Amino acid sequence: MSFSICVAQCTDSLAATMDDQARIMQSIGGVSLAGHSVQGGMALPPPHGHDGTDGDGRKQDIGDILHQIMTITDQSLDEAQAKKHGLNCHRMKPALFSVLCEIKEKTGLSIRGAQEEDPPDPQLMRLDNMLLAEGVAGPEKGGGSAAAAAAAAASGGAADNSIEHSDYRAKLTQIRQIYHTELEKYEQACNEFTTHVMNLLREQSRTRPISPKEIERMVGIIHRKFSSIQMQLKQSTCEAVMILRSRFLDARRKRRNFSKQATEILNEYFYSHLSNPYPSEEAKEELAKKCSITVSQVGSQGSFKLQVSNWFGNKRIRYKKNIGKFQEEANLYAAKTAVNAAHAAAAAVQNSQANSPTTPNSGSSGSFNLPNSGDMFLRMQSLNGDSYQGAQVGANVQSQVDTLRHVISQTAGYNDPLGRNTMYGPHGLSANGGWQHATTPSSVTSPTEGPGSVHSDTSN
DNA sequence: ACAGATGATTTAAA
DNA sequence: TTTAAATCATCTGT
Repeated sequence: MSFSICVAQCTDSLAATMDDQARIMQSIGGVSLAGHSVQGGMALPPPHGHDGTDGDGRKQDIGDILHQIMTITDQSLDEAQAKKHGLNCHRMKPALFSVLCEIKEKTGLSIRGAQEEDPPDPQLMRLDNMLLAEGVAGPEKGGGSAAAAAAAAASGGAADNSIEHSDYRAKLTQIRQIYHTELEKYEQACNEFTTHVMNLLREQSRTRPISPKEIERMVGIIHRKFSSIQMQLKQSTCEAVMILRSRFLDARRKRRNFSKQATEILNEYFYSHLSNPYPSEEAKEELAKKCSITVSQVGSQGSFKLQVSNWFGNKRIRYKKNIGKFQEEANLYAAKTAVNAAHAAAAAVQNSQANSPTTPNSGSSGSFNLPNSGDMFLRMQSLNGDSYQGAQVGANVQSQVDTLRHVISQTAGYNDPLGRNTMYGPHGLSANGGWQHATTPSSVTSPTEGPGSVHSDTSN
């Protein structure tokens, strides 16, 4: 489509050039006929045989030639052909052509001026950068859409993401392929056309004055035309990618709620670390793994870790904003972890292995520090009609855990984890409602993870 | 359709 | 870089 336009445009340019030549010839003719010697300053080789003694003769020669040139169109074809041949063989022809070329060169430069210098188009550069960033223009990675999708899945978007992404990838690959084919097509057409024009000009340079420089310039013009078409292609490709992107990748558009199990896991962690709900990197990793496994059996925690971070960020701020609203939930999860802790603790006590579970019993430490927070088990009882059992278990756990703590403190293997817990216990939330920042959150939480994860592990 | 819940993004601060 | 806070955009239950 645009190719033909380009050809037309280039042909226009050619035509323009020819017009120029006609003009130049006329002016040359005028100059010579006005009696000025074309010799001045120009490197005219001396005509053989004459040692420059008869300047009039040469003038006469040039005049003849020019006259023939000017009248060439008035003659019949055969006649013209004969004249042309004569001209071509004329001893002055090369010299005249070189002069004509030179003059033409100068005129052409003054006409076109410096406008031919094209600075790198900023828009084009922007387009290029974007295409590169989107992976459309970059080096080919993987063959078809299947390969691209596989690469996407392997490179580790979250499992549910990659399903959506594969569609996106496929479309992107499609765009990419179209882009490359078109680009190649244009390139090929450009080369073909350039060669064609160059051949034509070379051919013509035998019969009319065309300097190599001019051919070069013509090639430049052609390339510019083609590259402007390429820019259109790039532009439309960019648009297509943008549309695709907004349709497929805008995460807000495609928000999926987490699965119940995933929320469960996250909540469990949150409420059992209520005093300091800042999971360490490893903890996030682990949670991500656990959640993504429950969400779907494909484990790729790459972006799920970010989701975990988001979740905790949202949870913290929302919990803090309206603690009352979350009390029930908190009690629920506290009870849950308590039950789990009970199992762990019971097992531990039964085995009388003090060093294995070291459960910091976040269940009780997580007795979150509401302004009027009483015993969480009592609260739970009041809130959940059916929680009597849980309360009992809780109480049971409390004693067992106490026993456990006792045992632990006796073994004196660690700094009493209880110390940490009591530290956060009643005052996890500081007066202004923020969590106390005990140094780096992660550094506080991560040691917890080893032992602490015992019960959260068992909870799943 | 609506309100509330919720995951993601943005902005600013440490 | 991580986080709090505000905000957006969608999901979900009614």
